[in-house]
Amino acid sequence: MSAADTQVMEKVGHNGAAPRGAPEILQAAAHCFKENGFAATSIDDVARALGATKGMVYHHHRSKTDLFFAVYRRGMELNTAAISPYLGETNALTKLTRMGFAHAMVLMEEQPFQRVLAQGVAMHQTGSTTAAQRETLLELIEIRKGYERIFREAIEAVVIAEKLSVGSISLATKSFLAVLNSAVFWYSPQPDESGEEQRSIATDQLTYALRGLGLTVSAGNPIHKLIEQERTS
Amino acid sequence: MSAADTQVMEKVGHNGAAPRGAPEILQAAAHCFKENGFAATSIDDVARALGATKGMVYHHHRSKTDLFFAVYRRGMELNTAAISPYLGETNALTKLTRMGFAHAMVLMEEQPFQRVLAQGVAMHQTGSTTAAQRETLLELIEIRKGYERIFREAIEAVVIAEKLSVGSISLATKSFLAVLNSAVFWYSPQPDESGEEQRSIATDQLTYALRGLGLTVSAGNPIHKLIEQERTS
DNA sequence: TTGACAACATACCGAGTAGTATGTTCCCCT
DNA sequence: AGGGGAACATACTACTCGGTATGTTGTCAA
Repeated sequence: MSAADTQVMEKVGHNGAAPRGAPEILQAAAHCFKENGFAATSIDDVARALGATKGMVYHHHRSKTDLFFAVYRRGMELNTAAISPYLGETNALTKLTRMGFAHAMVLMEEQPFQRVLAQGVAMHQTGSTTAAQRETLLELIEIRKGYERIFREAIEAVVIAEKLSVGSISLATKSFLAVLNSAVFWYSPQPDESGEEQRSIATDQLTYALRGLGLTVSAGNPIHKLIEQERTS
Repeated sequence: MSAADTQVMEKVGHNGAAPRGAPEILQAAAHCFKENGFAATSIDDVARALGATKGMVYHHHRSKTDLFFAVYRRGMELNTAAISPYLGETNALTKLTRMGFAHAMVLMEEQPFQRVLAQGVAMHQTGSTTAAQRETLLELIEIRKGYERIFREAIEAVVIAEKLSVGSISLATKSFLAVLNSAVFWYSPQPDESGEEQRSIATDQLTYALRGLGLTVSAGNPIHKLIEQERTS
């Protein structure tokens, strides 16, 4: 089971020192998967990126597929952690705005992991070898669906509160996330930037996504103020 | 060169009969690439899908990468052909609406090819082996950029005509297309549908995308009428 | 009729790679 | 103090797959 993998990773050795390497593996793997994709990435590639060997990787992960799943899971954890501070927000519009901005930001900050997430959904539509892996993959897809559901409910709350008319909430949610996610495919982090560029992109995308729902965002608007508030955090 | 490939494909044999197989290869290849991705697809897979052998595929395409490029090129041709009837439209809003709808429709109708296009842009961000192939890939990316530019200019015209205020035209274009393209990742054609479902999805997405630009789409609206006109084509 | 060539099929090679089996080292626990 | 296991490294195997070299067949042009 993949849950066992996580436990192995988090367990500590006989000494008090953490088994250095396990989290780094996910980082390196995410980087390699992002660069060349799952199929074109060899375990040796990942090991080389770590300055280690193949044995080390297989000591922590049963198979290449399991390693990929671990990276996927970590990516979802990053996303969930990013939006979790705003789940308790009572105002529907504020909640969706905060969540959307946080999502857009983590997308640009953790690009390798986000690319793996994209590959994961693509992998879901095909066949992933063994039955046990297929089961794990389904579990991961469920996590993703749960994440999307959070947005779906936040959007639904806004639709009700603001009396908007969108054809289908489900389709609107997909479009909403599609706008925010689109940066994965073209954004490359600029080394000299201190996050301003990212916040600028995130707010622009968020404006588009909120307008898509039928909201009016104009200068001085309450929504506009909300967004501007995020830009200068 | 890949241009040579196309010529080979279009040339006719000594007999008058067309060299049956060449267009089918692209269809089969697109299907395989969609199912398992570029790296995980073997030439034998493509050949098997055709009921042919590896030699047949290599008779028409120099390498696996060239085959992929040919599929990519065909996909772009399909997209370009889909929107070309509306390029002469004088009304900016009508033009963008028609183009967007046509794009959303061809996306669902030719899903395998569209998936290949998505993989192509991903491949662009990594390394594609040889220098000659890299050159071809750049050419294909240029074609894609040209396609995006058509939308960019159409959107810009609407922004001017309707006096909209979007932060960046370029970013707005990316968001606009992201909404329409998103169906590639989750839409699966229903066998019993006669296109109604697709038109419904396309119009919903188009509504979202147009609203994202700041346009107002409400019942009885001129824009709403335009969109409804497409739904019942 | 006979080369010649297109349009394939068949057989084969070599490189790369997932996974395994087996060391080796170091630290903890008893 | 010594057994045992965690945390790796090394060596090896079995197999896939891109690409090529070569065979086979049908058709057209002269």
